[in-house]
Amino acid sequence: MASITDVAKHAGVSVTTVSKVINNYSDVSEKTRKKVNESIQLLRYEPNVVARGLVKRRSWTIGILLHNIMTNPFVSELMAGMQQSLSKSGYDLLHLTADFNDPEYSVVRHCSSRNVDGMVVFGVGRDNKIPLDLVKAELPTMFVDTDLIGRRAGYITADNRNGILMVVEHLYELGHRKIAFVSGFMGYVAGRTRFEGYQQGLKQFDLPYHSNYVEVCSFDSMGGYNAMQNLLKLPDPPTAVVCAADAIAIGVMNAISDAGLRVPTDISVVGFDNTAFASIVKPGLSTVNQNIFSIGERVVNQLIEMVENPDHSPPIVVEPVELILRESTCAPRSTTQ
Amino acid sequence: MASITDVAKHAGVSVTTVSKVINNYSDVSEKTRKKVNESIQLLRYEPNVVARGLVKRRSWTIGILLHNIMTNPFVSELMAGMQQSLSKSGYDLLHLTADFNDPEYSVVRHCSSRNVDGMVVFGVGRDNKIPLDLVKAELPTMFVDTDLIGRRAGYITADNRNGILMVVEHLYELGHRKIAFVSGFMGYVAGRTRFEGYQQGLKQFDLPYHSNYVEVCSFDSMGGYNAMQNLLKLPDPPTAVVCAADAIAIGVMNAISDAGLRVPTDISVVGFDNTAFASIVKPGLSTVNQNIFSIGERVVNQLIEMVENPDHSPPIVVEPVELILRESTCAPRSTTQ
DNA sequence: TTGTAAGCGTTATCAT
DNA sequence: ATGATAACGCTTACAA
Repeated sequence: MASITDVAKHAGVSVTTVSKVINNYSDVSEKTRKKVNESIQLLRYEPNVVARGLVKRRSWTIGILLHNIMTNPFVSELMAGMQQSLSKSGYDLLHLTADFNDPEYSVVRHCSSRNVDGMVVFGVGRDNKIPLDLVKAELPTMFVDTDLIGRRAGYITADNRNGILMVVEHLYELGHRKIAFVSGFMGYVAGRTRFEGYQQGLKQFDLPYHSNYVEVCSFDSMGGYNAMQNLLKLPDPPTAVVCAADAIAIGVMNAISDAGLRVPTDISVVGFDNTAFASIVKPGLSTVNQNIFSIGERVVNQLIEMVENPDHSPPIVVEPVELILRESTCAPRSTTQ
Repeated sequence: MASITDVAKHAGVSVTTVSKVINNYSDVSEKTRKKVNESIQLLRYEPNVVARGLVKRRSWTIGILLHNIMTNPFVSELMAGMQQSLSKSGYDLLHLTADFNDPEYSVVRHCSSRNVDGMVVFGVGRDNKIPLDLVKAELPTMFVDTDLIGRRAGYITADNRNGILMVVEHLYELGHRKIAFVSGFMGYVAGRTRFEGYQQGLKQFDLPYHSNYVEVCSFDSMGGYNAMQNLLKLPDPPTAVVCAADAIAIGVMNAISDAGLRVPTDISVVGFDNTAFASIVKPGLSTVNQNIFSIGERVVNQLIEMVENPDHSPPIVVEPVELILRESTCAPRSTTQ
């Protein structure tokens, strides 16, 4: 591959001049500029980003740290959104390979060793050392679904609270008064804020809060299945179940059908996430759609803004969600309690 | 962040000596080595990979090019596998942001600009210019599911043919003789080889090939639905349907149930991919599992081998698959034809 | 408007 | 065993 020196020689000018042409400096005559550009074309020259980065102490690289890639159904959509934003920016995405179990591992050193310009962190809890290090090092960082901020760190999350609120409202309007909530563990913001949405929803419609209408289970279909079995054992079981995730809702629906009841006529069920399952399952699962693609786009836009403008204060971004109605909800059997 | 010069000063030796310590050269006395290592610890020095790359013309970076991230359910699993292998290697994964529609875009220039050491390409057909450029440039490359080879390019793919063969064998042994095949478009190796497996299976068991038992549709549940509707219209419809993808199988099952028939008692259905759908759908879908995680691991191992050893000839790797039996297959209604 | 020279953080070559 | 010095490909004062 041709280097800047090759171009300079070919065009009969100095390396500096070529550099100036590449970087669109104004103090180059039209004539030389043209000559240099021709040489660039001819030699198919492409500036070496690494060398450039060495002097500028940048890399035009956004680092990303992903935890539990496999179990998170959103990575690909998030990445697609990020790509979308990156494509217009000249940045590439550097997937940092970190051994989360190695106590010696330091993201900050890793980043500095590669001149990473900014970081996106997804799926790492705020209890973990990594996010805290990043915040402390004041490396421009955007967290996804982790409510952590710092001088150069912000975060983005879907509007979980409002999503569940919309669900409760929908069920209330259908006539439901006995509304249960099945949550995943609440170690992450997503879990906590969804639960808050449920509580707020009850309050808003003057419904009493019963702790036995709340089940906490693992974030999967098995968890939902067991949780629903518990709810069915209740003397006065709910007529509607709000789930903190589609995966949970799948298990809930199975438990209902295995108990000889039907969704939605006997019990209404709503999920969260609008994963592919939701549209494939029968009956189609009503759920809350998070626009992860958009989150991906925005996280990158914000991060690049932060990187390129040191005065840009790190944002807290809340991405709106939308209620997707399918066939898993209807009015309860008897509206009269 | 401390640089090698800082360490040298702190330890009272030359930069060269520090470099020798870092790179484990033998011509350093134990005494100086110890002294230098202490300074390194103290200053929390981490060698700058970018600067090192500039002189070594490497980057300890594997580039990856992903097409249609969103529609491919395997990206996250593939990436997880890749991470697994990368974690022991010192390489990071550089996600190249490419505008596939830009005719000016050149992967090769992109890679050389970033000193990318090797490339993994996934989801890009062999008709596309990008893989061909890579092969021609003799940049170490591994294609996933694209049967393209070159002096420095190999590929890896699941054993699609054998997977379908196992399916046909399974159905044959259950007593099925009227076995249909619903394929996605055959632009990709995966599609073609699966079809070949079907043909080979029929041949192996002396079953006649009927072209009206073969439906080609889009690679989704809609496509499968339409295809199955066509098959049901046949004067002598199949008793078993082999699908080239789980997504297709979902549609096939829906069409069967909408026609008032039942899976598997009336018609057996088998998918391919063992996506999460397969275990969630009712009845559970028998399918073929591809170990994408392992493919991810192996693709990286091979690539790094190629990068670090110029004489390593590019491999063609075929990853074994396994038949997963659930509830969507059983013996046909009447074994007598 | 153009070019010289120093420097970014390393490694490699070659003296000492 | 140790260290000067040049080089990797680029940007940037500063001089001309």
